Amino acid sequence: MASRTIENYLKQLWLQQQESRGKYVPMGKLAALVGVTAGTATTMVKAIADSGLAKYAPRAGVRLTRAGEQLALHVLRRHRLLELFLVEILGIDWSDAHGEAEELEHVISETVLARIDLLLGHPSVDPHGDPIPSSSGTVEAPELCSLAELQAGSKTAIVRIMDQSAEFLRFAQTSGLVPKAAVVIEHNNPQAGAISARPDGKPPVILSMAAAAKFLVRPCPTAGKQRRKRS
Amino acid sequence: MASRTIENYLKQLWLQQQESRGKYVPMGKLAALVGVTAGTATTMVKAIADSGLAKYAPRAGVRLTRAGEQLALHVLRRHRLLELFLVEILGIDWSDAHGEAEELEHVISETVLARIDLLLGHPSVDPHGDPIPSSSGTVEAPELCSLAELQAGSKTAIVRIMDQSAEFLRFAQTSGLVPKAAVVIEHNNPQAGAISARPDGKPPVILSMAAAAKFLVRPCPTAGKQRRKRS
DNA sequence: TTAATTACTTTGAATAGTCAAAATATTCTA
DNA sequence: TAGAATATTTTGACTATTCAAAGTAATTAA
Ligand SMILES: [Mn+2]
Ligand SMILES: [Mn+2]
Ligand SMILES: [Mn+2]
Ligand SMILES: [Mn+2]
Repeated sequence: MASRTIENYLKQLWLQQQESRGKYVPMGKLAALVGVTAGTATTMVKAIADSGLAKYAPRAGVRLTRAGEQLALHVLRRHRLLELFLVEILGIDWSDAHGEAEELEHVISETVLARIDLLLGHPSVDPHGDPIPSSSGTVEAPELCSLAELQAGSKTAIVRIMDQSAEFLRFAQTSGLVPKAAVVIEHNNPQAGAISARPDGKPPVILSMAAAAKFLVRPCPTAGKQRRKRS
Repeated sequence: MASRTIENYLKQLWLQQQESRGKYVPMGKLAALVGVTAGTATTMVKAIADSGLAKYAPRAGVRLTRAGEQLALHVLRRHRLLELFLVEILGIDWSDAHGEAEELEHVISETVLARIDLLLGHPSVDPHGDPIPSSSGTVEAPELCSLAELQAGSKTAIVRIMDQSAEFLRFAQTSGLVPKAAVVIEHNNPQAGAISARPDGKPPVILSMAAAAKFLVRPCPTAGKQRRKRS
């Protein structure tokens, strides 16, 4: 069994690899994600690599092996099921769920997890729209575009939010920009570097391109190749 | 914040003090309860004493201070609320709940705990009939007698089970000797060292005095002073 | 009351994680 | 291409927790 420390390293590694399309993750990046110094990350990564969960290339970075990926996905599954459980069953605030799940993900037994999964009806996405890995360790990653890519007049629906910070999520919630919400793009002038989006039944919200890029939507305008851009 | 290790020491200490009516708990006993060697317990207890949570008397034992007691009760509250939650909401087996709660009790936040408490309707006892300490750190310990003390022909109801081991609890469950179950004592001959108890709607169960003593009941026969005996 | 048994404490060593600061390597810039 | 700036790795040290084994005190038995 991997320690909770190692589980955290693996999970962050997996998430980061998604962002960087499988490239080696540099130590500095991993250290920042886990919240330790770079020296600590180097030490831990060498230990993780020794146990066969990752490949470590000095001065280049780390990458998960298949085994590491599987373990990371199990942790991520626990994390996301717990988030949904906390929100749906316990009524915990959307913006607090992530932090709570960060701890719980390491102590939930398989039995309890199975019960939670059942209680929630084998859900496929968490409260932020993030896909929940299957118990066999697979995730589907649908190609989505973001609010920033839509033209004025488009109508779409929020599917996923790419920022887990409590502050951002609180802002998203009060604005009405939550998963499943329908929105209309009112303005999107690339020159302005900001857009205006109006969630159904709510006043319009002004978003910088950086902020808009955090909201992934569907359907996407078929205008050209649909590309996803993450900050 | 006390570490999970220290929380475990404090909780076991509190439980043991209940058994021994407030006496100093000897190192060997504590070590066995926590599952470490006596030397380790000595070291930890000295650290705990240094932080003001217990009083350590070399070669005599340890005793919680008021502060230590309060902390222990908060851990116990988390433990017991979690047990009930696991059984009632998640449908976890009665006999597994204790082990699961043993881990969870250290990572549940106050927020989540409050939500669980609410969801369960501010319960006062856990699935084993153990009283749940209040959030302000108080427990009432009703004086109960055990099945072993009842005379043949008595009718009573199980209130609490004083053994948390999964095996014993499984036995209790299949026998029908669960909290709230009504039972009739069919035989109790002190000379035999065993009794026969029949739970309502179930076949009679033969119990040694030691086993019978683990089932606390109410009402108690007013015959003489009602005394509780724990193994 | 001496000797044996038992309980407890001390000591020395190990493991997992961590940081700060020093040493290196890489990459960028002029 | 020689610094300068940046990123990474190494080193030495520290905390928390644990065990095994050796030493010490207390209790029990004879
Ligand atoms: Mn975590
Ligand atoms: Mn999420
Ligand atoms: Mn515990
Ligand atoms: Mn209990």
